[in-house]
Amino acid sequence: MAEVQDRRELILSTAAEMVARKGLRATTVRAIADAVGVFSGSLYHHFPSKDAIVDEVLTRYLDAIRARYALVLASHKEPAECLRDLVVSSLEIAEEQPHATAIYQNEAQYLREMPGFHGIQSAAADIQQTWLGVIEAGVADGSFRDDIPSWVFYRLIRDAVWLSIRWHRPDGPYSTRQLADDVTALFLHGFAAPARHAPVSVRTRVGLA
Amino acid sequence: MAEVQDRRELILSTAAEMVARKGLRATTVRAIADAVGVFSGSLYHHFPSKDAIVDEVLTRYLDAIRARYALVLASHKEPAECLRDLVVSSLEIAEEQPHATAIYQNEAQYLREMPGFHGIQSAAADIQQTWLGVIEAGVADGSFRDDIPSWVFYRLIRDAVWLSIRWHRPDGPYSTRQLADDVTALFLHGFAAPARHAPVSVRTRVGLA
DNA sequence: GTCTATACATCGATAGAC
DNA sequence: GTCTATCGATGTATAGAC
Repeated sequence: MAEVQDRRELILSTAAEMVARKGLRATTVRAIADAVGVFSGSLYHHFPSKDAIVDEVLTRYLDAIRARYALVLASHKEPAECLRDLVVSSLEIAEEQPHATAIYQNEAQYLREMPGFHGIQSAAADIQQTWLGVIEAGVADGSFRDDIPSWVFYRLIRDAVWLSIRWHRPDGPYSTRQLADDVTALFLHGFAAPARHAPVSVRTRVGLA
Repeated sequence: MAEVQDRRELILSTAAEMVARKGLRATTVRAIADAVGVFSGSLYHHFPSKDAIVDEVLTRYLDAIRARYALVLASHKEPAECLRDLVVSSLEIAEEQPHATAIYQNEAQYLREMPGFHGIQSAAADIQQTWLGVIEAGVADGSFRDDIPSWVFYRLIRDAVWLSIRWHRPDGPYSTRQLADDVTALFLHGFAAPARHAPVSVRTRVGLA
């Protein structure tokens, strides 16, 4: 029984890795089966179709995001703190599930056209609403500026955060925590050097390549 | 003779639109031919392969970017001005060539694995170096902060700018010029509201509102 | 320069033996 | 639960008539 589940999980993780690396349509069921170590027909004992495999990978992924975002909102911190926590949570999930993150970011347009991925749409709406709620709360209480539309800020920070999966290596010298700090600092305070009359604390950094 | 070129151009633009919308592997040569109004075999009189069509679309696209970036560098403005000009130039190119922009952003991983797209790699390196040169000049002269790595800032603003192709509609009420202004303001000065008297740390905990 | 016709490979998915 | 064998559809690309 445990072995059955293991085989199922192995199919899921193997498919996720290959689809993330080569793309959904470029990954064949035969290639997945070969990597798992079975014949292609055997996959259909565990899943009804190729799309069903990817659907389960993404559904689990989006559920994990929603669960962690719910914890952020439950903390009831002020908007700037919540925003930082959303960045941290997102980057941690991207580190834990890099393949699912890459698939979701790369195949978004393909998923929209495919039937059977409707459960994904509502999850995506929830996730967007979490970000927008925090951002708009900050605009409302005066901690965020109101001359840049909230939805524009959301889309800019969203792409910057999630697409970091394309270049960031969590196991390298530039840690996920460091990236989260820099993203938060950048999007809240900007890249322009602070004015000289204001005292600035320069934090020490780890060595970088 | 002019008609020949027109037919070739029609194939290029039609293929670009379809590949941008449905993805490279999801777009078949038969579908491109149908949209153009010819039979699939006829495409091979103008191009040696399907990949060659996409390669020409992307090569022209990257050449256009390099040409416009060269003008920005030639102005010899200060780093902050140059950075803004790079943002404006990039968004204008994305508006002029939305299909090529989408293809380049969406199919990057696929292009890396395919042979015959080597000319694209060097162009990409040039473009990256243009951004990094401007950013590092700003760090060197003190106008940009030095506690966030230049390459991190580059990748964050790059993704935010180019991936706006996924959501921004240049013909809508939120213009390309407006987006360029907001992106520049956000990445230089941040989304936090300007402090009224004394700068406040983000980490300052305040009671529930 | 376009069309007709088709070669040839590979795709997702299925049926039935074991 | 896996394998063997294969179906039917679809993919890129080609050959030769017009």
